[in-house]
This record gives sequence, C-alpha cells and structure tokens, in this order.
Amino acid sequence: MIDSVRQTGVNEWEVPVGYVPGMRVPGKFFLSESLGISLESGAIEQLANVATLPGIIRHSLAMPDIHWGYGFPIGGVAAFSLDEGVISPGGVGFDINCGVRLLTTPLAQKDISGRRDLIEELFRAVPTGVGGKSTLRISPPDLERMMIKGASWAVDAGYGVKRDLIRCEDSGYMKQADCHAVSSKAKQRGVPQGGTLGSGNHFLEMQVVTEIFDPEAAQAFGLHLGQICCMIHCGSRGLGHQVCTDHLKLLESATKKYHIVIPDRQLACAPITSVEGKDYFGAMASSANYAWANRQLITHTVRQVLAKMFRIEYEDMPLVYDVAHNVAKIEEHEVDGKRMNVCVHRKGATRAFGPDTDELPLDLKKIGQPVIIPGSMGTSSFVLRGTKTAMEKTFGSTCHGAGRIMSRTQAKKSLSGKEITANLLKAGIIVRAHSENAIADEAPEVYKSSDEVVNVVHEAGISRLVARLSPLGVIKG
DNA sequence: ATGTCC
Repeated sequence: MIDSVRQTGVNEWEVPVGYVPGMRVPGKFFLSESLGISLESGAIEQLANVATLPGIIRHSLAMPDIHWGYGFPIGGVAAFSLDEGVISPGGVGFDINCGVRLLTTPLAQKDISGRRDLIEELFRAVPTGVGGKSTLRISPPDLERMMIKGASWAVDAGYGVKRDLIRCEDSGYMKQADCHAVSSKAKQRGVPQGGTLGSGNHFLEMQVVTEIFDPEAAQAFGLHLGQICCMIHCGSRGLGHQVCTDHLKLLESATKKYHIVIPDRQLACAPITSVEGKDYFGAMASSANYAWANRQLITHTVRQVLAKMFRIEYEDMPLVYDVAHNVAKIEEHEVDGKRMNVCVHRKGATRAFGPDTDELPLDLKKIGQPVIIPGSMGTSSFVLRGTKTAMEKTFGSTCHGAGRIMSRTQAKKSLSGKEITANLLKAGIIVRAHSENAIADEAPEVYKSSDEVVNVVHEAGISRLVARLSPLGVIKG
C-alpha cells in the first residue's frame, strides 16, 4: 500500500491530513490487499485533493472501484455543508446520472438460450453508439418535460407503468431541475437522443440469476434463481456532457471570483449558495432527470420487444430498481449526532441507503435499498442492499462497478474484438455491437474483477450481497 | 462518458 496510508478497519484505509497541503479532513477508502496492486497513486492524490475543498464533511471517500478521473477520482464520494460547502462538476462527472436499472421477466434460461434473434431484435430496437439517434419522436417541449419530470414524464406519456417510479432512486426525478441553466446547445443535443443507449461502457444485457446470497432480500426485490432479467446501463448522453462542459467553464471563473484555492484546476467549484453554484446544480438536476427518462424509454422498448417475441405481458416485467452513480444530491444525514442536510457528490459511486430510510418504498423499508452493480462485458453483475453501516460511514454510498485498469487506447492496441467475441460466444454469451473496436476496449480484462470489488464492500459492511446475475446476451454501442 | 477538436 502507498506510504503513510494506514489501515483502520476491514478493507478500510485512511489517508492522513497533510498527505497533500491544505487538507481539511482525512481521506478514507475501501480496498482489499489484492485490489491494492492495481491502485494508482494519482487516484489517492485526487482523493486527498478533494479533502482541501471548503465545507467538506468528515472524510473525502472512495470506493474499491477507485481510479483516476477528472479532478475527483472515479469511485469518489464527498459530502459538503450547505452553508460553507461547494458544488463541483468534477465530483459528478461528464456523464451526469450515468446509472443502471434492472428489469425482471417471467422467462427462464431455456426460453432465451442461444436466441441470437432476440439480441438482434434488441439491437435493432434500441439505438446505440456515439451520436445514436432516437427512433421515438421527442419534440423540444417533450425535452423540457423530460428535464423537469424525469422518468415520470415518460410514464405519463405511456412509456411505462406507475409502479416503475417508486422503484427509481428519488422516484426518477430531482425537484431542483432548472432548464434555464441548460444551454440551447445542450438541449439541441438532447432532443434526438431520447431513448438511446450511447457507447463506451454503456450496455443493455440479458442476464440470468445464478446465485442467491440473501433469500429474504432477493424475495423482497422480486428475484429468484434461474430468472431472466434485463440490465440497462446508460446516462444523459450528449445533453449531460454539454451541461458539464458549459458549467465547468463558468465555474472556473467562479472559483477565482469567490477566492477558492484549489490544488488542481479540474476541481473547479463554487459555493452551493452562489448563483453559479445554483445554476450548475439546476442544470445538473435537469440532466439527471433526462437520464432517468432515457432509461425509462429504453425500458419501454425492451418490454415491447420481449412481450411480442415471447407472448408475455408488458406488466409482468417489473423493475427491481434504478440507481444513479454520477450525481450530486441534497440529502439528510447524521453529522456529529445531528441530522442535517448536506450536498453529497457521488462520482462512480452508488447510493446505498439502509433499512428504515424515509426515501424507501414501504415494502423495502425493512430490507434496505436495492443496489445494482453492473459487471464488465462477460462477467457477473450483482444486486446488493444498502446498510446502516453505509449510513454511518459513507453517507449511504457504495461502489458502482468493476473499475477500469487498462486505458481504451492500450486495450485497442493489445486486444482483438473478433477474438473476444468468439471467446464470449464459447462461454454462451452473444455480443452485438456496431464495430469490433467497441468490443476491444470493453473486454473483461480491461476491468478489475467485479467479484472482488463487491466482496470488498460486502465485507466492509457498506452494502450486502443479495444476488449474482450472469450475462447471456449483450448489446453495446 | 462525448457529434472522442469549434
């Protein structure tokens, strides 16, 4: 492990104040010894840099999928006081409300095994790739509604059922959306992309439940062994990216205007109470809502395809849950024995609220929030549940996925997409993408093992394993 | 992640 970092608990490490100049609080991260081998010192420096920001509460945190990112590390969590704290686009990421949802079906593995026609049909129905255009007709007024009402716009417009909304984090929308803070350029990019998947690590995957770790929680989440599910991983597309780009520029000036000293330009930020901070928050919330509506639109398309192909009912494909893993939110947490509202940044980290949290629907209150963790291509995904320990240690947060260990350029140089596709097919996994290139840089070997990452958070107690899902067919950008 | 450089 890195010098001066010391172990403080099971899979729990502390970066002391003084690791970089100006730290206001220590850093804390969750990692096993074996994952420590691929830990980048630059990511720990970023974790420490975040601890210098005004108003940060308790710790700058990182999850076991930590890696080097823009300003903040990916896998980072940081909570700020509403009076003295700042908001930073680097703490949210470029893909605002990148997230993942899990849909169940009444199908069993034998129903879809080897069904290349299903994967082809999904690939045809759900637009993918960089600049992928929607087949739905989203008008500019629809876009405004998407940004204000999120998933509930989609449900009201007929793209889903009411129950979907109570199975989304924040019911699928943030009330602080402010469309006026979203540039016309961002809106222009958003209109044609409603209901599209995107590229990179985004995917739509047919999976089968292959292991149940926690029968009581699995039952409450509507999951059973051998069941076919569909996982959807995507975000706010060009709209969120443009919002991030626009506001980074504005916040770079605001950082100077408010005399905030930052150790890295990429930590551009503004007081949460400032006009610049509020504008970014409003634009970010609008993008988050767009992403929730986007995942809802894709869900609708998937349900239509499955209903038609397998003669099953649209209503028989309920949502387990939908989580955001790139977002900043105002949440109530206990700080020094007092309940208070704080601004929690999660960048490549998932909310994991424990049992008895107000936000949870009644039937999940005893169990805790479902946490959906996507695996990399060809590897397992997981469902976990939030815990009281997460509420105490991580502002109710856990990991978000496997975490990249090889750069995209390196992967394209050393791996062949064709070979990877053939190997996956041998393992019974059908992959469909626009190009071989899109497959090479998403190969299983460019990511940390998702098994190891979820084991770290399980053992540390900041979420608990519920079920394992194995891939059968995947569509990629 | 991203109309992978306005």
